[in-house]
Amino acid sequence: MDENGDSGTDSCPDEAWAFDVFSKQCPSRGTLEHVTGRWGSLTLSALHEGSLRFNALRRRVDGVSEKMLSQTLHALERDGLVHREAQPTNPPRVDYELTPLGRQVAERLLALIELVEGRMDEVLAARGRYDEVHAARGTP
Amino acid sequence: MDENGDSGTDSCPDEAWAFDVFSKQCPSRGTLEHVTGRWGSLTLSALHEGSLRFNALRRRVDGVSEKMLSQTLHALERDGLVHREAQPTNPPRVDYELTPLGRQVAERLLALIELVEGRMDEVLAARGRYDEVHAARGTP
DNA sequence: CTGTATCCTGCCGGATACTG
DNA sequence: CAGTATCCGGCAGGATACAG
Repeated sequence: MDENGDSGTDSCPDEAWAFDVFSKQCPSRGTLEHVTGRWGSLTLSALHEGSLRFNALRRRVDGVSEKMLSQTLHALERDGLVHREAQPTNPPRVDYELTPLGRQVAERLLALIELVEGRMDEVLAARGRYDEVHAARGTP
Repeated sequence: MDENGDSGTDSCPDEAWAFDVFSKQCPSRGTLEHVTGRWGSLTLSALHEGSLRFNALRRRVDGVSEKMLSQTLHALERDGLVHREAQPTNPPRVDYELTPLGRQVAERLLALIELVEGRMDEVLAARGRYDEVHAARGTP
């Protein structure tokens, strides 16, 4: 197995410790990265609409490779956000769905995503302004 | 300048288009990645507590390098989430603060972060269970 | 269909040095 | 203090082949 994740290195220094994302070396940062990561966020969002099978998920999350989807799902399953339900039929069928905790996370994530999507016009406008100002290098 | 971001490649195919993060090639995904990225999320969160100067930010976001903080701030400024206020004094003083839109984004982000932090015990427990099951390779 | 194993490349991002 | 410039190693992640 690959398991190139952060497993192993992510333990708090010692003693009781607030799980503060701001401090390097604390596990909440790792989990946050799984959740907010490029594929993690999209996977959780897709799953919020209902349980999906591997390839359906792959189609829904445009651009993800088999490898990354598999890796992402393992990380999310390990963190207890996604539940994997395999049926030993032939051909095999595996469904992925959010756990209760995963659903809560996905809701917050969706709130964020919807905000960003809904304000993209502002973002694009800001970019236009920024680029115009900073393009003043070489065009006097 | 570096500008190794996604600038340039992120335009919608053509026509009117919902800014759907699920489709590759649409700019909302890029912005979402700036926001949720490893340093973007922490930077926005830090800035939500109030305006900060470069090195203060660097200290607050434990583990970030000068380069990445600079890069992150540029991306967020370009997207209109962060405002950069430079005072031409000596020594120079630059303050970074959230724009109104940035503040809204940061709020949603914080809701997510606080949820994750608050449930780390569950996550850690889930990990323990997962690892125990999957460690059943080589210990019969 | 649902994945895992392997190879390979690009770029992410850290360290360092320099500028205004 | 507030950054930019440059180098460069490591790993994220894509393509492909293969297994159950």
